Parts: sequence; structure tokens; C-alpha cells
Amino acid sequence: MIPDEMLTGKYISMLNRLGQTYLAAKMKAHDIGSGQYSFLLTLYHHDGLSQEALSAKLLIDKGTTARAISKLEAAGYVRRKKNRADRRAYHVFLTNKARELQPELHQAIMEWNEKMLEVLSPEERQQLYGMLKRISDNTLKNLKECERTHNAE
Amino acid sequence: MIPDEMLTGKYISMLNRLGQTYLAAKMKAHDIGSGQYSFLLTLYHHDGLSQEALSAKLLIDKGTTARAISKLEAAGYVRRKKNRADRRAYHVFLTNKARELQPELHQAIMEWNEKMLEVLSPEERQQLYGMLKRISDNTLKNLKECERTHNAE
DNA sequence: TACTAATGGTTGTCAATGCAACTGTTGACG
DNA sequence: CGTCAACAGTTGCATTGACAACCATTAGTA
Repeated sequence: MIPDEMLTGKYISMLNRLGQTYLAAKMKAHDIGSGQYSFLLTLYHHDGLSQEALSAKLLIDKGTTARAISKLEAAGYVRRKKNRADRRAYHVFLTNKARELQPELHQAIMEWNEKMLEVLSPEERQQLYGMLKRISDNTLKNLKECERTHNAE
Repeated sequence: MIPDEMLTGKYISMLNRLGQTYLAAKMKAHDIGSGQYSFLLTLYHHDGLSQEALSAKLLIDKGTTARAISKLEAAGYVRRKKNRADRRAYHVFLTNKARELQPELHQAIMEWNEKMLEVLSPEERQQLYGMLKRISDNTLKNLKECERTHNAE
């Protein structure tokens, strides 16, 4: 019998799927799918990042990133500019259209979070956020170490 | 600016993706993908459920469930038996092959959870599990209400 | 400076997933 | 009893995502 706390992954998976569906429905009118909004969110804070940097920040495969950015570009939310110092790389910049969308996107995310977290007290929300951040950071660190030792073989 | 706790979804998404990848790699030799193991886990506790019931328990689309069960059947982990009382429905039963796999599957899930949760104390793990369960249950309840009012229109 | 390894991006392939349309079965109600 | 809605399952389609092979460029090194 699996102990309760080992079902953490089950709830994580459920919440993730529900959230994706919710966000996708909210932003559908703007041609933003659940695979794109997290890139916009990151760019709001760090405009001009490369695709590689976006992939690293979001821990998303660079192929997935390339396609997401292509979609955003096709929909007019970002522009790609060649990096002069490194002609392999792009800078990904937000357009005005993306900036105008920011309040609505934030709104949608806040709504979803409120739906999810409404049963938690403000202190619990902080606790939950803190624990999720800690385990994400730690898991990430583990994976990187694992890669290193693997490469060292 | 989005407050910290509103990034809960970002970590949920990351952890979900990492977990899927981890589990898929661990179980690859047995032809079990990340989309199938949760059905096995449920069947270990509730053998003979219908696909509809599995979908409801896991909150997974019934089309996705149909395909996952097909894969499990093709790989020899489950058998479908027509429900005599309701010829629309199946009972999904585990095979011996699936039962033999149970320890290894549990092992893999425990390992992933340990990797994720190793930075948390036992009390924190319980807290995290409790909060995730509460918000999952609550979100689910909300969605159902939403459907009801939608249908009532 | 030439060779080689690492890096940034793109693309093909495949799995997981939601949604919608469809079939066949059941059940409820006039 | 017949009709019609609800239900269980299947399938087509689109999206998200990982992985790997590949190209071009850059950087490290002999």
C-alpha cells in the first residue's frame, strides 16, 4: 500500500491539467494556448531573452520553446531579433499587442489561482508556494547533478 | 506584478512534467508510459472499474482513458470484460502480469516522491499532501458546480 | 590557426491529452 | 410501448510536450 503523501504526484498532475484547460479557455479568443502563456509571463519580466534562456528558465525543451515562440510570433505577440554578438541566437521581444494583453493574462492567472487556493488561508498559501518552490528548485538541482555524473562516466 | 503565490501553477506544471519524464523512463522497459501508470495504480485498489469510473476518479477525459486502457490491454496488463448488466460498459481487470509489476511500479513512484520531497520534513510532507488534496477536491467541486449552473441555463 | 566540442535553433517523430462527433445501449417518461 | 435523453466507449483532430538528429555558429584547445 502506497502511503498518502506518495500521491502528491497525482494531485499535481490533476491540478496541472485542470489549470491548462482553464487558462486555454480564458485566452482562446486571443489565440493564446496553454503552451504559450508561460513564455509571455516570463518575457513580461525579462524581455529580450533568447529561446535557450527561456527554455532554461521554464525547464521546457528547446524544441517546444521554438514552436511556442513561432506561434506567438505568428499571432503578433513577439518579434525575434538576431543577436549581433552571437548570430546563432535570437532576442525575443514583446510587441505592444503583448503588453496590452498583460492585464488580461494576469487577471486570468489570478482567477485560476483564486479558484485553486480559495480553501487555503493566506498563511497556507504562502506555505504551499514556499514548499513547491523548494521542491522544484531541489528537484532541478538533483537532475542537473545526475546529468553531470552521467556525463562524467 | 503578479504576487509570488500566484506562481503556484508554474511549479505545479514543472513538477508534473519532470515527474512524467522520470516515471516514463523508469517504466519504459515494461512498455508503460506516463499516461498509463495512474490507471494501474487505481486498478490495484479498485479492480474491475469501468472506463467511465476510471475517468471520473482520475479526472481524465474518457477518450484518453479509452486509449490508455487499450495500450495496457495490448501490453497484457489488463483485460476488458463486458458488463453483463450494462452492455455499454466494460469491467477493466488487472492481469497477473500487472500484479507482478506492482512492487516495481510502487518503487518507482516512491523514488520519484522521495526525490521531490527530500527537502521537506515529514510534517511538511503531510502538510503539502493535505493542502494539495484540499485544493484538488475543492477545485473539482467548483468545476462540477460550474457545469451544473451551465446546464441549468 | 586548424580541430573539435559546445551552443542556439529547427524539425521530425511520437506520446499524452482535451474536445467534439459518432455509435450503440439504457432508462425515464408521456 | 415508443421516443428521447443520458450514458459508455471509440475515434478524428488539434495542442502540448519530450527526445533526437541535424545545421550553423561560436569557443576552447592543441
